[in-house]
Amino acid sequence: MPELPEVEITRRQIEPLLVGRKIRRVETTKPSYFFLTPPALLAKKLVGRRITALERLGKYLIARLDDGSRLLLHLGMTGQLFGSGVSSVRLLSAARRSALAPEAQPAFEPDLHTHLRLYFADRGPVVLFRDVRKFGKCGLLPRDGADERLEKLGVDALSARGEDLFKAAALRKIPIKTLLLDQSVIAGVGNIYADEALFLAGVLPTRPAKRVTLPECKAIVKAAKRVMRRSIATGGSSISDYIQPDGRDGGYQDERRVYAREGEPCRACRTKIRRVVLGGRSTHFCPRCQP
DNA sequence: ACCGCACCCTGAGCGC
DNA sequence: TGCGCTCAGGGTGCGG
Repeated sequence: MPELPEVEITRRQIEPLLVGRKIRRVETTKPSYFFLTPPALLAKKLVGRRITALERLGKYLIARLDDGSRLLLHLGMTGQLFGSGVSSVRLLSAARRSALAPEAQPAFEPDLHTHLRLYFADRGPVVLFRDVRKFGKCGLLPRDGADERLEKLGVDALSARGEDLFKAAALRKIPIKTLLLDQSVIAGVGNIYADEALFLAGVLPTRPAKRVTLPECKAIVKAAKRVMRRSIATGGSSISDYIQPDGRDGGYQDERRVYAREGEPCRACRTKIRRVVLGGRSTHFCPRCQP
């Protein structure tokens, strides 16, 4: 679910709930493919540590700990990171939602999808990491330990240049959209913002990467930064699961130009938006604005 | 090296 | 009501 804008908003809002605080207790669900570090070991290593910083690299969050180790977090498709006490219907199953009185806003109670709970020495707000599909990741990187996931990330999308994309595009016949999703080229771009950026740049997503010119690559990267900055400003895209850590919905879903708008009129020319599948991902474009 | 595809997992929404 | 199917903001690992 979350792409760079959603992860950056999460970073900004969770930072004050983490940085400077000392972990008193850790609760997890049972071992699963969500945990890069076995949860019992993770809990043992985290207790007593103080968090000194929260950084973002592409779609990864990295919490620095006072012993030099780092807690690596990835939200995957359905990950939600928030403080205790928030309430949102997006934290409830459809069954629980419909059973609820329209006005009711009960505070979230940790459920079977809440894989990580951090309790702090100051007895203040608890930090919760919930992830229904478990495509998210949670693991501890030892002090001085490199991580190949982070090592192979390309330049962060917010500081990327057109040349970065153009260089990677050389000799590649994959669709430009697929290349945009490659985190080892530009980190942070996901399915929504790739489609939105290509629309704004006027480039057809199916075009073979090697046939995209440098000026077009510059336009694509510029457009990607523009939609992402705008998304951050509006709180991100709340389409199915994403909420801001404070429980509020984002607002960027209302500004989408092509993503998940198949059959609806293009906001620029009224042509019907089309959908194709590229690299196994839904891809949306306007056949007239993106020739 | 590159490319396409299956797979990891759970739930919502649809047609019948 | 219920079943079976498709789809979903991501990433990895496998064959050809």
